[in-house]
Order: sequence, then C-alpha cells, then structure tokens
Amino acid sequence: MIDIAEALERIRRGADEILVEQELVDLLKQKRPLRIKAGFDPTAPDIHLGHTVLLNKLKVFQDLGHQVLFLIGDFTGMIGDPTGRNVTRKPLTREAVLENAKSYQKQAFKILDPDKTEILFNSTWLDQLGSRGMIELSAQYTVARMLEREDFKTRYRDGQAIAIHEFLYPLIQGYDSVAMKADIELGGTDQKFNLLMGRELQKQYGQKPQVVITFPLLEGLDGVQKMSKSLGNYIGINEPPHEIFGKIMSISDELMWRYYDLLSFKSAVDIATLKQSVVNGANPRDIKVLLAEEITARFHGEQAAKNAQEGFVAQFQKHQKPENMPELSLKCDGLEIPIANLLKQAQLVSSTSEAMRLIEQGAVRVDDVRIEDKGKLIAVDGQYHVYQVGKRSFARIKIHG
RNA sequence: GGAGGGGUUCCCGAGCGGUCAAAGGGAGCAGACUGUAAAUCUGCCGGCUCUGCCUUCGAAGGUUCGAAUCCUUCCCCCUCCA
Repeated sequence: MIDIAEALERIRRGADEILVEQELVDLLKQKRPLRIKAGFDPTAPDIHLGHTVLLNKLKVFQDLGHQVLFLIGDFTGMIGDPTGRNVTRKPLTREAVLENAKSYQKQAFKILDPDKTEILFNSTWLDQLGSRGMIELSAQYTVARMLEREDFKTRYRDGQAIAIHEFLYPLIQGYDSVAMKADIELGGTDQKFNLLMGRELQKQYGQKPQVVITFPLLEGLDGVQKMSKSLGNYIGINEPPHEIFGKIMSISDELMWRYYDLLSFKSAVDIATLKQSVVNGANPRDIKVLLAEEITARFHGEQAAKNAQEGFVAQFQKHQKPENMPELSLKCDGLEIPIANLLKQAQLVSSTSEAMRLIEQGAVRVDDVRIEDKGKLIAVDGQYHVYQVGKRSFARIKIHG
C-alpha cells in the first residue's frame, strides 16, 4: 500500500467534499481494506459518463487495495429516489428493476475490477426488516429534519405532493450503510443529505459513522442540467465510438474543461498546461479532440478512437458523407412515392408532417441535391440513393416494386 | 369531516362561448454563421391522402348553430380548518 499522503491526494482529486477528512485519514492509517459503498438506483439501464465519475473513483480505491461494495438499490428502486425531483416518481416493477440491475452490473465492470467488487442488493436485508423494523427506523428521524432537505422543503413550500414513502428513501439508504457496515460512502453532491443520513443512523445503531465523499455532478451535453438518460443529454459508455467522439466534440469550450476535470485521467498539471495553450492561441477544438480521443479509447480502444476521429474530420470538416450509413430497401406498390412518406418509412423522420416541415426548411437532400418541393414524388427505380435529413441523418435507400 | 383553489399541447404557463391546434417562456429540430463548437439571428415545433381534413385542453355525459372555455357526475392534486 502506498503512503497515506499520496492516497489522500488521489482520493481528493475531483471530490467536492470529504466529511470528515480527519476520519478518512484515520481510516487510511488502519492499513486494512476499507469497505467502500456506492449505491446505484437501477432505474437507468445505461451507464453514462456521469456515472463514471464515481466509478473511476471507486477504481482508485480498488487500486489502493480497498473493497468496493457496489450496492444495487433493487428495493429502493421500487420507491424511486425523490432527490432532485419536483414530482413523485413512478415506481418500477420488480422485474424491471432486476433486469436493469443486471445490465448495470455488466457495464460497471468495464471500469471496476470484479475481484475487488462485491455486488449487493439492498432487498437482501430490507425484505427482512419488516413493518416493525421499518417503524423503528422511521422513529430515528423527525419530519422537521427531513424537511431540511432542499428538494423536500421546496416541494412542501410550493404545495407539491410529497408522498410519505419518499421520506423513507433517505432513511433506507442510510440503513443500507448500517447493514453493510460501510467505512466510506461515495455519491454525488445531490446525495449529500442521504449520505449523511448513513452517518446518523450508523451512530444510532452503534457503529462508527462512515466517511462521506461527494462528487460534483457532471453536466450533460447542454451544459446546464445534470447528465441523465431521461433528459437525453448523456453520453452512454455503450454507445458506438463515433457517437461518443461526436458528442464530446459538440460540447461547448467551457464545458470541455469541466469534462477534463471530472473525466480525464490527465493530471491536474497537464490540464493546466492545456488551458494555458488555449490562452496562448491554440484552437480549443484541437484540445477537445484530445479529450474525445481519450474518452472514446477508454471504452473502445485506441484504434476505434482513431477511426472515430478520422470519420469525424471527413464528415464534418470536409463535409463528406459518412462511410457507414444505414442501408435499407423499401417496398412500394405504385410507380412513385411521396418523399415525405418515404422518409417516414425509412425512420429518418418521425412523421410525414415533420418531413414536410424539414423540406420547407431546406434540410432534406437526395444524392446531394436539396429538395424544395415537399410533395415531390420519388420514382420507384430499384436503385440506391442517399437521403440526408439535417446534418447528421443519412441513409442509403432503395425502393423496389 | 368542513371550506376553498386547481388539473391545458414534451415541461412551465396564458386562455375562460366563436377570430384556438390554443399566447409567452424553456427544451427540441432545421437554416445561416462556425470549430458538427458555444453564443447569436431566422424559421419550425399534434397528425394526415397537407391551400383541406382529423384528433387534442384530467374522464364521461349534457347545453349550444358552435365549448379548452357553461352545466352534471366521476377521478386526481394542493391549501386552510378539524
């Protein structure tokens, strides 16, 4: 095991808060594998870069010789974490939760070392808890203190619904720490209340309170809201290389530095050097390419990242058509078909109305020729033609009788 | 249990008998500009066999030539009192 100062340094990088830092030092001094808890709500089957901030840090702990407790909140998933929501979540079915959990776990091992990871399901102990246990647990905390949590407070003040079971969520998450005997728990800054609940309850149940380490939430592609699948502003780690690469290239320069800080494995010094080079006149685009390559390579390897970069340059800087575009052949009964219907059948647009709007706006091209007439009929000639909608959607389509 | 307020298109939110597919904002999409940047500007933003037609304003009925707007019942949410 490496010395404590260095370990601390690696843990601290990118973290928002460590509560309490001295306790962390004390734990590290014990020179034993610590139990590092991180909980995941199995609502989203796709792990995205936002999740990887935490996963990468868990990997750091593993590299330092500690044991990661990967908690899948299959029980809590049925409640739905109210954190950050302004409305009550719909509960998931048990089947859906389990299905999601499986895929979650598979993806997490792209980053984590399976040998140093223990997968746990909180239904294991929560199903055992029973009504009596649940009431005892609820008795540990008060409504007033529960309303200290910002989102509860806001919803209460604004007259929005808070279901009673939502109050149980933080309690249960805290109880997980008790059941797991966690030494340290990691989570996003939005989880701070819930994480601290773990400390509170561990004390109540006669355990040493866990150290809480929070991490900033990664903003999504819009640069404003946190990255999440439901907002559609995410980059999934399972996405194809050119998607990951392209999405990173589309973020703003400002957001790029945020991504560097939270996602890159480059040292703080190297990142500072890059920033300085931009100040000195380097094109931020080139710095963004480095980031896009690093992240793409992390999930798909060096070669794929290189290909993605070349494809990107060809398509968007040299305006060539992408090499791999979907190819399909559609059947049509008549001799011709209105272009709007064709685009809809090819799923390049979601409705014929949308197709017509896009045509009016000059977004549709066939074999590089812009279509002006929204009622244009396409001949059924059995030949492949390249259809383009906007800058990104391409398809090679053949229509036969 | 009582009194009151409210449910509108992806989200927030206006409309309160015809001129409403429904103001405004956000998100999204397209075009221009570009570094597929961001910002900005412009346009679009329910569906269709698209100068017209169809479906939509919590649900179901009703009044009316005509309803998101009025009435009835039901469902859901919130506030205050108990």
